[in-house]
Amino acid sequence: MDEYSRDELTAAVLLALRESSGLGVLHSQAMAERLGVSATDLECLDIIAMRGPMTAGELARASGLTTGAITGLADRLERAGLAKREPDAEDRRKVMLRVTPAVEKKGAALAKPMHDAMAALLTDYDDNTLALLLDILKRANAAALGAIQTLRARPEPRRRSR
Amino acid sequence: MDEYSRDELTAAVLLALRESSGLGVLHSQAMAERLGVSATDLECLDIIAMRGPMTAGELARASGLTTGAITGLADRLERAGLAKREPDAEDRRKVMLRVTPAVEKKGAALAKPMHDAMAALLTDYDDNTLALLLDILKRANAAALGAIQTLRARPEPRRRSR
DNA sequence: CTATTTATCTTAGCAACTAAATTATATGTC
DNA sequence: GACATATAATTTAGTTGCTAAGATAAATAG
Repeated sequence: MDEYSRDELTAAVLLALRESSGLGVLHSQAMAERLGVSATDLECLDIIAMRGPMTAGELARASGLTTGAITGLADRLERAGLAKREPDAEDRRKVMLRVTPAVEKKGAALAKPMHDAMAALLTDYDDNTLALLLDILKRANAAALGAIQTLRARPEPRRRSR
Repeated sequence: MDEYSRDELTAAVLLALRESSGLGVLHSQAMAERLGVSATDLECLDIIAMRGPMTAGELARASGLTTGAITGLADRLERAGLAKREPDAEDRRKVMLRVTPAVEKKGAALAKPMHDAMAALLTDYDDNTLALLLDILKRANAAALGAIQTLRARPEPRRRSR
């Protein structure tokens, strides 16, 4: 196990993290295919499921799509029986988007292979190791978010005419 | 730190892994935007960069796209100066796709914030911890791949007419 | 040489996006 | 209350990038 130098070890961890990220994408795509919606649709469905019912405009901002795109997306999710529109009692211009109970069931069933595989893997480690792993993951996620924001915000040094 | 029960700890780790996967997607999107190409284009560029020069047909199979889509994709990558087509000396029907040297530089520069953030984080842990982390990640990736294949292969119980 | 296969490109059509215009509702001001 | 402005969602027009199918060129088999 000690065949790695410190640098190699670091590089190997970084590579594994990157691979892990790619596998996450593949899993999302497979889930979406099973549900009969696009990856974008599933991403938005996930946002609604995580944050709770929200208006079309809020979902547009949260997903980075335009409100026009959300209209079509909401149509597709409704047609697939995964979400429904509800009029807002207080502001009749608004449309609340809410996931249907079916989503919880279908989603859990489809996520089961991954969930079970990971849960099985984690049983091999003791509580202290899991706590350490959780700590590292949390810090890595926070650092990743920061890096993404840096990347987005970075002003291009010299824009080459164009 | 021991505020979690075993189940809560497991659930927290699973959630952190899922979040990590989502952040990976965001990072890819931000990278693609910086490079001035779509996420799909970057994914294919990445495939070529990782596996080395390949033909359009090989890239189609590796990416899951049709050869028709690869034609347009190769046009865009060439126009962006990220890849170039080269005639194959042995089989003149083939077109080899190769990343340009510029990609290595630009890619490394754009990946720097993430790379540095992760490298900095890892300096906080000793070699044994990193080796443990690497082991867990490798096993998690293998398990994830298996779960994805299970998900894809699962025959739909009863297809509801449609 | 001719037929078949293989590799890429081209064409037509489609799905999902954006930007801008439209409709409906809410809010502020006189 | 009436009017102007702001806000929320939808509709419309146009773009992009995909697939499927067909065309073209080159390799290979008989």
